[in-house]
Amino acid sequence: MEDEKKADPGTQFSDDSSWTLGCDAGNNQFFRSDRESCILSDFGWNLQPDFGWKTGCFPELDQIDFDKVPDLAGCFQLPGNCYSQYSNQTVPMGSVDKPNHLSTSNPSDSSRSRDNLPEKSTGSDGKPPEIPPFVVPLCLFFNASHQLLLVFNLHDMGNMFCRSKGGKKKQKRPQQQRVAFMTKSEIDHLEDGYRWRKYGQKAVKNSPFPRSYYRCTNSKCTVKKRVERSSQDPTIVITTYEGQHCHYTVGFPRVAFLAHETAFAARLPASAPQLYSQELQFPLGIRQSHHASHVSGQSQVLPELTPQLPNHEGLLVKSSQLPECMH
DNA sequence: CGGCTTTGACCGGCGC
DNA sequence: GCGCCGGTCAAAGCCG
Repeated sequence: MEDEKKADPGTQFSDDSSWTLGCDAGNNQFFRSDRESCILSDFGWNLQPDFGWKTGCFPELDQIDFDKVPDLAGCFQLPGNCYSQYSNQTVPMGSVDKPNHLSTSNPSDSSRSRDNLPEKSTGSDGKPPEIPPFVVPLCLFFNASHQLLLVFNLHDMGNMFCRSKGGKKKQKRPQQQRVAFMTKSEIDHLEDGYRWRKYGQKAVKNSPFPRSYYRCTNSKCTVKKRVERSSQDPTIVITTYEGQHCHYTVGFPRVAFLAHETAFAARLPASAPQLYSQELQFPLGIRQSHHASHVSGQSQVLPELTPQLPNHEGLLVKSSQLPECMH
């Protein structure tokens, strides 16, 4: 019991189960559907009451300046001006391991989050090394000034918040890595940059809402996802991914991101925090520019990643590990 | 016509 | 063994 709450964030735990993430800002807690709640302060994070967060896959957040992004126990930290390119290649957000030649901080950090990810090819044939084509679900935190404060890799959150108890549970079949997260949205099927084909729909016991089953349309990709509405709160969509993509996102990434933002875009209330506080504007550090685009017949404003320095009112801070650029 | 959704049938695991 | 349930299949239909 206490063991689970006090899980060392630097420790990797095996977690093949399916789980769903929730967040209660007021109580400074995260929830996992299959675990007891975890108090963030146990991990050294102090939540201030007026932060916002949202979950999803953000293909546009695919570039990280590793010099400015401390890899903290499987977390990303994006305090503003923190994206760039290295080796003329984009670094997928899910690829959190630092390239050796850029490793500037604690070397023990570099391998933590890699365990969940596909291996990189070494590019021995002279071609550039292959970047793992992998997009992970993320949890983004914002302050009231719309600045992006923190990005959690949800797969790693799974590791942080899970400690296997005793013997292994018998499994029906080899299960792929699976992660679920909740999003407050009127749209059931949220854009995540990939194309999906629906192959089934089932009524769910004790729920008035059906569950939909999708497969990635890439024939070589075995990733599946399930989408259903929470029976407790019909405004919340529960999306469960199973497996890892073996390819890049399809189409024009900005469009994918834009469509995703369409699903999430809303306003951050000045009022007290909410459970699943979903009503956010564009991510902090992502400033809107006025490139018109059309997605699903709707005219949209295209968000553009724009470097911004953080203000001094960071709302989610790790007590002893504030990056220099946050001071 | 290709790509996608819909939907009833089917299958396998699990509990009783 | 039986029934329930979650997950998948595949034929039919829809749509651009």
